Amino acid sequence: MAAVRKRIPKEQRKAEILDAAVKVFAEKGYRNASITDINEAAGIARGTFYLYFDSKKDVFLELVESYFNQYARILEENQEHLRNAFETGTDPLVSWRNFVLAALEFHSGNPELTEIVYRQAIGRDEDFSARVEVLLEDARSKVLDGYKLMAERGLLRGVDLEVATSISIGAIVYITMDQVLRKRRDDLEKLADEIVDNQIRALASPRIDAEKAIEVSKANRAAKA
Amino acid sequence: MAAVRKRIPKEQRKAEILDAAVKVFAEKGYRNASITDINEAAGIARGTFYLYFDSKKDVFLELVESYFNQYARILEENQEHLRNAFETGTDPLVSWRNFVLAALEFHSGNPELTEIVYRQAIGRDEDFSARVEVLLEDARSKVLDGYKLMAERGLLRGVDLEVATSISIGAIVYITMDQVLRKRRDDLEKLADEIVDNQIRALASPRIDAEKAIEVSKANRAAKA
Amino acid sequence: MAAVRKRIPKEQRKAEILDAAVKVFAEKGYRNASITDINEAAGIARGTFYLYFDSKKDVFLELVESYFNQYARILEENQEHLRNAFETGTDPLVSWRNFVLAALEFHSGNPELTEIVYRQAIGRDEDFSARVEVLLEDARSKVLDGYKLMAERGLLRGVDLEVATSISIGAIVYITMDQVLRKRRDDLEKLADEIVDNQIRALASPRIDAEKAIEVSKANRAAKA
Amino acid sequence: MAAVRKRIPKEQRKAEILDAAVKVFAEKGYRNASITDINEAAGIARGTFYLYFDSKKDVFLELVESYFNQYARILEENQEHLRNAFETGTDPLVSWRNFVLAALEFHSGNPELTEIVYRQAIGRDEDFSARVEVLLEDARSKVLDGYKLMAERGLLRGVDLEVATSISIGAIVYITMDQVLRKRRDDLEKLADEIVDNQIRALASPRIDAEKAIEVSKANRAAKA
DNA sequence: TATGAATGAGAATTCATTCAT
DNA sequence: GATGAATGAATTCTCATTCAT
Repeated sequence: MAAVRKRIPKEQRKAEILDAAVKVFAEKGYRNASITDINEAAGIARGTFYLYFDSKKDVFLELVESYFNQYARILEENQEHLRNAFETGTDPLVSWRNFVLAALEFHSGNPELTEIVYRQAIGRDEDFSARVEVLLEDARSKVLDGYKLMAERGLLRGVDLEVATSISIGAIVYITMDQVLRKRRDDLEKLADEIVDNQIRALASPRIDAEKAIEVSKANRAAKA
Repeated sequence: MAAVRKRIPKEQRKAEILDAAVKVFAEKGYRNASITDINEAAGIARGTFYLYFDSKKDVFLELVESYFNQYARILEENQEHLRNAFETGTDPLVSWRNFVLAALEFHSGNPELTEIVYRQAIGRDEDFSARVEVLLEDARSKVLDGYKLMAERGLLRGVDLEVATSISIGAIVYITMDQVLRKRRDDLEKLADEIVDNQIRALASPRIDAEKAIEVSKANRAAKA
Repeated sequence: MAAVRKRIPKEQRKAEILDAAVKVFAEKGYRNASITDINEAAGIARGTFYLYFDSKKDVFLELVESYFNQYARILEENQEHLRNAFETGTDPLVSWRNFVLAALEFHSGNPELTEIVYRQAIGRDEDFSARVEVLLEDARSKVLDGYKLMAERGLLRGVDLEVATSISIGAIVYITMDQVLRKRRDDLEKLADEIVDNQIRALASPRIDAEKAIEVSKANRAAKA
Repeated sequence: MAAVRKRIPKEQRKAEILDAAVKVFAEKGYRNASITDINEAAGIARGTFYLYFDSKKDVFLELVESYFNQYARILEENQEHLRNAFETGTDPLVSWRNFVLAALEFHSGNPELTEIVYRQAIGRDEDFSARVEVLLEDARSKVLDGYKLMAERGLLRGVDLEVATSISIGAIVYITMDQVLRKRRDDLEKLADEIVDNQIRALASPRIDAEKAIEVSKANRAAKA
């Protein structure tokens, strides 16, 4: 018994299981996915799974954490750029637009992970919703910080930043889920333009001529490319 | 055996079970809620449940359908008002704002149902996601129709209506989930104003002076109240 | 509530329920038949059933008892005839053949009851198999008595009457189940002839010329008709 | 949790469960036997059962199939012998008698399986009666083939072979159920003699002197032993 | 008498997790 | 490390029976 399988480095084996898990969870949903499904997809035996993870919840959370880690990096990079833009006097709208595009690309490039986070993890499953709540709030506060920075520099009109943040996140998440994942739209550049255009008009300070700002920003981007 | 419980009209009993179910599902999540939980919450015996519903999925879907029925009514009423506004020459922005407020009030007044729909029903649970998908698409197309109507009358700039619809729905859902349900904000009127203000600026035709339109609309509302 | 249904004499209602029950049990089997099925077939409400019977087992047993009562009467009549034949000196083989035909006709005329007794009641269901065992043994001993009578009068060769009885009953039951109920053969007269012919040859005393006995018996029957 | 039990080879474990199941089904009947009963009898946990069988119906049918497989082998061997007898000119009645004895021994040696097949499996339980019907018909047709062969060789009088088959099967089944299983008669040789004696007298061609045939056959057997 | 809503014991089945090999 | 047979808690669902109306 115990047909011995290839012995591969610990980290690689773990990565293989995570790969299998993300597919299985996205395909069947957390509830309907069984550990056995994951094991089969990973080509390992029942017991092997538990050498790498403590439980079903554990793999799932690891995937969710990985999503938020990656997304946090994008948000932080954007903050950085924005701050740099203000310091160097370059157009902050370019940072803004870059962020939106980066977000769309990240989600669109990780459809299964996105599916898992926004359609599986969010759903009061005592198991992990507390942790997911924290992670979401973290991400949200990073977005909020971006708006605060822009507000401080007089870029925004006197909107309720909390509300603006919710609208902004809601918009990006929905566009991603709906237009990108479901309807397979792949003109991400154009979507990013639509979104930023919308946001500038909605949020920019009256001192800023939104129309013109968008023109300038487009020109800048074109020049950059 | 058979500790007898007071008999109540069939419709009332069913309503009681639905009431219990919505609480249980919102509290524990679809996955973690057992039929026994619902029965206990409703104060009935195990078997009684099955006199009114075929399965756990069945109650759940009935709740979800009820959400969408109610929401559909709100969407249709809004369409009606908007159409009337165009016909009678009254300010369509008032209809627009009324709709946003009605949506916020509906969700805020039905927090558990909202929770269930947006955090439980949306999540690839083969059991019902097909049906939920259809319902969501129905609702979405009603919102889209509203935008189409406004676009036809020259109220909007040349935005991609699909994208605008996703942004709009995402915004309202997120605001509801985040600001209303989670953070218990109850200044719905103010939230509605913020949202509509945002949307007008983002979407209104350049021929319309958003700034002014918002002023007028506010005045109208005030007069009405 | 409680839509009042026709009030009919107690005995008639009971008969109606039995009628419904025999059909339902034969159709679905004891196990798969639900009281509700019977109630629906009888056009009565759930509770009404229990005004006439104590339990599911109770109706079923009542049907089984009814089968054995009817069959017992046939067996007793046959005994009677046989005894008369011996007394009056008429051909006992005519009685024998009459009995076989009567048995075939009875079973063939009550296919559902037969089905119930031989395919449902016989099957160690603690519920009622003890009682069924007794009833079967009763019937068996009546058949055995017939053979004993014939043996006493020198009609049979020195066979083991117990074995002969089993063979005889097995034959009739199987023929009924197989040829009559399953294959819908309706030439009962011919079947009876085959069976009796068989039995005479197998069991008749060597002093009796089976060949001739059968001829005579046939002639007698023909004369009678 | 998970009080571990000694691991035994898969085939052995399955055999143990089947052993337990045959006892439980014979004891309580299919309907009254619960999977838990089988598990307890087999000394395994609830879930273990499902590693080997899909359902209660599944184990049951496996037992039934096993009965018919074993019986089919006996029937086929008998056919073979009979054919050989005709070819080599040895007494076919010896084959006949061998078969009857083998059948009695098989059933008497597997009382629980016999009980299950003839008292549980035969009974319109939608679950499996279709399959059982097929198996019974298969067995029946093998018996019929034996009679056809004998008829072709002029061994039988012009009886309706269908009827003869039913009588023959009914006789053996009833004798087994009644005399062997219920009344614990163990003089199988004598029973076989009685049955064959009966059958020869009932079915043999007039050209054959049944009386003498039986003598010869008995002598042959004695010589053989 | 008749009704049918309500009851709850009981059964089958699933699957995350354990651990002897 | 790897395996996979075994475990058993937990869940859904059925249906004979009761009894207030």
